[in-house]
Amino acid sequence: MNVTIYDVAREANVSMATVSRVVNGNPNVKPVTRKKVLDVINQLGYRPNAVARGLASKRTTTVGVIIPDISNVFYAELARGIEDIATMYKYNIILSSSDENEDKELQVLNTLLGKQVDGIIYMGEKITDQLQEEFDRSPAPVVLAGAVDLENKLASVNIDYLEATKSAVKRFADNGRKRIAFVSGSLEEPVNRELKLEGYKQALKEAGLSFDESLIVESDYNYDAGVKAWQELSKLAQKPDAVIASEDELAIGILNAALDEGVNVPEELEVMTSNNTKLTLMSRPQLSTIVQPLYDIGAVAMRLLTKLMTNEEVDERTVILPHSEKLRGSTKQ
Amino acid sequence: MNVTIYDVAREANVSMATVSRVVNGNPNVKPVTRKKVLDVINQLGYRPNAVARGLASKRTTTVGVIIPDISNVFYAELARGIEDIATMYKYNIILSSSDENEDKELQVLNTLLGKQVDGIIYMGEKITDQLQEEFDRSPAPVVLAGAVDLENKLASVNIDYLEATKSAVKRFADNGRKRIAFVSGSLEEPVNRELKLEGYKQALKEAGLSFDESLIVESDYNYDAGVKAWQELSKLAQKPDAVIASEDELAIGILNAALDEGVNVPEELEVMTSNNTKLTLMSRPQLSTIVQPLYDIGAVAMRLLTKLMTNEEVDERTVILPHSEKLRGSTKQ
DNA sequence: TTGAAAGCGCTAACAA
DNA sequence: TTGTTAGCGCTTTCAA
Repeated sequence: MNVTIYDVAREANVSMATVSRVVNGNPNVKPVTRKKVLDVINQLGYRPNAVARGLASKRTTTVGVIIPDISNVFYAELARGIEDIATMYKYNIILSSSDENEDKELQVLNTLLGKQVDGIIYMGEKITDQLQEEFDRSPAPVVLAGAVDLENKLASVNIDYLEATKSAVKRFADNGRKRIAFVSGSLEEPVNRELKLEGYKQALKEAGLSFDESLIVESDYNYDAGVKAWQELSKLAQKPDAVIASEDELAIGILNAALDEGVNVPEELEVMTSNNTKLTLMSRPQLSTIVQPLYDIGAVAMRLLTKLMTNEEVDERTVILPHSEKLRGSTKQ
Repeated sequence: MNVTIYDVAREANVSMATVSRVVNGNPNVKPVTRKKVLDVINQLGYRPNAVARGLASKRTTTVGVIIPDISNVFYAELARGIEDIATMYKYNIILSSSDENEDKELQVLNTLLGKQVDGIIYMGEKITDQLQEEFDRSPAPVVLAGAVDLENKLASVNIDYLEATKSAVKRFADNGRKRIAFVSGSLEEPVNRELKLEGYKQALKEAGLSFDESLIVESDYNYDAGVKAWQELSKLAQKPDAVIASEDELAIGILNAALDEGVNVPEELEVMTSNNTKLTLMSRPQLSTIVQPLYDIGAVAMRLLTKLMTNEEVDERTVILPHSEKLRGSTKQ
């Protein structure tokens, strides 16, 4: 049998309540008593049972993190920021993969709430109506990290995806590019359709370039999808002379596929990506990119969540972090 | 107030025990009763409280995962295997970063045990004596994933690192390479010193090549460390004509640094890495590599842990998965 | 500054 | 097949 608070109390000749106070750093304990209790705790090797504590106090100091794919570096870097700040505030993280699958997301959310997490961090692009409903009735506060809620009902931390994309595309236009391709994830996802694609369109318009549907590719967030995307683009009668990709693995797939075809980068083709994960340094040429402060997005999201969980005053539930651009070999400076 | 099992019982005119039976799929319930209870559950939106359940049953269906760095693709791919199998067996995962820091590892382990996890998966290379002690007295079973315990006290899943390294180095020798460099993480870590380096030495010996200390570089598991490692190696009077690196980011750093110096790969320099993460496809040329079944290592480790947690018979606590080699552009075939 | 005691929501004998 | 009841280990009033 494990040693419990009761064992400590008996051994130290105090009540459970006093032991509890000592363990929880309650100041209302005489120093002598505290020392006595602490000694017994060490001697017995007592370790508080967080489950019992959770049941009694209704706080588990655990937050649920819903992540589409942990092996995607974008999400992994967000997760690092989340984890660090969680640790700083003494929370633990239950990490659950959603695989971008709606049913699994709902199910995962339910399990998390059943485990009485104090809060939820959601990464992932699409928030279905049903998910939104569940979030609404969730007893635990929810924060989106690196994701947007166009209806602004949920707390979230991200960057201005429209402006970021627009500015990247504008740069291409300023460099004299005429056939700028846009490769993103599913356009059913609001962030892609309403923000990134919209930014792309606005930039084209302002540069006096016409919109060409065939330069828009709905792809997926992995390397192979990038290779396929390029194969599709290079079949065009008028090939693109620039590509903006919404994710780094995808971008490297595009870049490498083009290089393997003998395309000269950045002379004939400029490539820009969107996340500035460490992958952008690993390609040759290295990838120019929109800079999202990934670690910070995760960290700020978690910090925001801690405030929500402890009912602290929060002045802004939608945090837009600054973005920038980093130019490397895949674009002309 | 949340709806509890008691509310359901009252509303359905049965006892708590019956509700509990229905929720837990206990067959000893009359179908009519079951339906009645299920209806009330739906109607009230009852969701079992896993914390209370954990306290009463002494099982939390949660496992702790200690990971050095979630943003390292090697660990992330292991984690995916772990998570998938955990989900399959209805376990959740508390993910905790250790940052390869001994104190943090101990502290994280303690927190995890306080949360009454049913089991622990540990990734990370070095198991200090103190950590080993804690594992020994842990009430929850422990499995190492992608890590070795040379003393064979802990359950673990990995590959034969000695043979894998030996065979890769032998290949270099067979290709006529004479100056084969070995770049790994800290040689204080048993897996590097006793297995990988040992395999390297054995291969050299069998090939009749002499061991040269200056070709051994203790590095770190990231891109910049790889760049530095190459800078060191290229300063040698007699430069290496092949490199075996123990981690993929590291390998890409080496590869790119060499390429940037104008070294011809694979003609002048062959590079081989060890993990076959998806990163190996992203470099140009693509990296030849030892193939570790990363996802499987994670998956098998988790599966093994489920057995340990439910006291199932386990015939082999040390699982050595098969490895192979994948040759790509960074080596001559 | 301390203690007594009533839960927290559930499981698991045990009895019926 | 169902119900009763005693915990699980802790927090949290409330009273002293």
